[in-house]
Amino acid sequence: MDFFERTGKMAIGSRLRVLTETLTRDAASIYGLYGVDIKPKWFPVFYSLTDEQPKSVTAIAREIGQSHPSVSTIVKEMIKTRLIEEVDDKADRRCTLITLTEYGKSLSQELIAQLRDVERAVEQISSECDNDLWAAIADWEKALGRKSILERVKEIKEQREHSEVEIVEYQPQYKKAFYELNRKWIELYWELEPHDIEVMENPDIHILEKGGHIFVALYNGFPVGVCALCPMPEGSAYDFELAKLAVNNSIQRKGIGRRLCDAVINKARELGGRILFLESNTRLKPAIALYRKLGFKELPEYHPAYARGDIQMELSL
Amino acid sequence: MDFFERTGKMAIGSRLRVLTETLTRDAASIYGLYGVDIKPKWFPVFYSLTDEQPKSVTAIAREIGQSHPSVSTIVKEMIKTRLIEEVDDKADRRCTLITLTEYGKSLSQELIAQLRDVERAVEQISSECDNDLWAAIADWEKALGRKSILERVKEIKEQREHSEVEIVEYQPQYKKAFYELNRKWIELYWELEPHDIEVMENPDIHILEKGGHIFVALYNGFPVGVCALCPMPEGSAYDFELAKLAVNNSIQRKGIGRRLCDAVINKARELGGRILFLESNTRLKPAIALYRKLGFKELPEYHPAYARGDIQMELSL
DNA sequence: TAACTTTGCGTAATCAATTACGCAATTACA
DNA sequence: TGTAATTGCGTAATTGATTACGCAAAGTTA
Repeated sequence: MDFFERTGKMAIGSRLRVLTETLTRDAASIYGLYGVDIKPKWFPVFYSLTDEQPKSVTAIAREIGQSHPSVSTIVKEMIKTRLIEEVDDKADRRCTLITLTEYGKSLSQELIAQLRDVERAVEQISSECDNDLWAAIADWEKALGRKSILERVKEIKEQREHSEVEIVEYQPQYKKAFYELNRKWIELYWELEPHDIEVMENPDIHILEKGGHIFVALYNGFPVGVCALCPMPEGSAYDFELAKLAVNNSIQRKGIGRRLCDAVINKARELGGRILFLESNTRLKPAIALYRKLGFKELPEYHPAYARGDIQMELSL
Repeated sequence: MDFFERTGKMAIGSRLRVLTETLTRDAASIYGLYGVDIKPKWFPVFYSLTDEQPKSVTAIAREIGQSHPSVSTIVKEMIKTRLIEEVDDKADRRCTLITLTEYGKSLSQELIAQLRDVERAVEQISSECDNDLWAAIADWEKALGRKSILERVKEIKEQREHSEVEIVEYQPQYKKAFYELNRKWIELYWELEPHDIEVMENPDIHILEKGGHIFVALYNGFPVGVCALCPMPEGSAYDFELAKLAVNNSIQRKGIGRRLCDAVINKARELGGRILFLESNTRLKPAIALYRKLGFKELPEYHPAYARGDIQMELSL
């Protein structure tokens, strides 16, 4: 299959499927060759029982690596052909133990002796190959047992995205980005108000010069998210407020919001803050979910401060 | 899977299936990870179209190694999501050419870039393995392309069976076997007649001493089949007759009858015979089929000689 | 010992692939 | 040029597997 040389290894699953399908197709004919009336899919169950120990359906399923409903169906089919039979488990009445019948035993011996031919065919193929498929499968089973491919991809993806996104402190060159990123999401739900515009256009005056900080998320050097840490006015119960969190809509799911908040929280701790406050709106579901995940607790009573607010939260630092 | 270490390589198909299933299960979650709404099974079709060449359903199927109905279904699903579209083939109105839409093109680039993570995960796994699964699959594809596993098993089986069965000339120690093997099949359909018993009990007198030969098939040293070459009486149109073919019922499908007949035919040639005659009964379907396969032609008219006969055949040597 | 959790396993629904089949268009060929 | 064979491809049925779910039995725990 030249095709898979083009796709690269990301398609190993598809490639395996094609090979498996090819082998399975032949398997049916091979059983036919021996005039044995058993289906290829019975083989693992059949073989598992050749050690002559009665086993429950789930035990077989675990042993052969298939789901129990699959084994359940196979068992039903095999009972019909009198290869196996059910015995009640005296100790545990949930189980029905499965054993080979006498006929099953004799057929299994015969069949397995005949299937040495298949083994030889496999070895013949192996001898024509530079790489050992059988051993490679075993290696993969072990490797996947340690850590699934899903977990591996997750980790690699996170690492990559982490290195793609850099959180930096605000610099004048990000002034426009700070304005635009905030404008965009506000306008999605509400309208910009004069007060918004004043703060967003002059973060230096309203945030930085008051002792606040702004963090900018750079994606390949390009600003895609911002978040501010603002000191609360004198006399407030809180030291700092987390505000102006905005992330570019087209770059979601990369944990950018999370990392911006982390930066703000760390800076707040660094500055000796003890409780971090924020005000938001419950319509912003992903943001609220993020705040909760970070440990923010909703205040029992809401004391409006912003026009857009309907929820206030706090986090003990 | 310790289980497959027990079964041996005859179960390589089942083992592959389990591994494939594991990978496929994760594949769906991996696509979810990237927030892309495409199914894993679409991937080969999708990838095949990234070279931006319009392709017919069957062309794609051939390329990716799947059946055309499978591709047909996938194409239908993908059209619904506007990833691909159909274009009429001006040259051949049977075909509908498939291409990526603009949206499909942009998504494919993005997706394939993201799936580099999967590639890296595969490479990570490979680095933990002593054996290269990817290369091993490629080797197997090539080996199976040269000769399918079914063909290989067939050959190996035939070789083994050939060496298990030995055709030898009659010796006095096979006297009882000659009688019993013939008695068994005759009694399945008819009753033994005095004439039968006389010939079968004294093959020396009635066959060998008249210049005939008897061949015995030994299965692991044990006689399981016989066949006789009898000279025809003076004045007959034929030189020899093939007769008394009998094979143990429990050892079928190993070509024993065939090999006994071959031995008889060769001996007839060796003795300078030109036409070989036989008489049988159409109820013995497998035997008649064998005779035909060997080149025997039915005589247009039947001149009864045996009580059990209803067909006569001849073979030019 | 009562209530909750876990385990065994059967049934139903679903999924991804296949074969079988049939129709329509094209190609081969006599 | 007409007929037969081949090719493209869609639909239906089948296969071998899965997940979801639910019931009953067993185990756990307060």
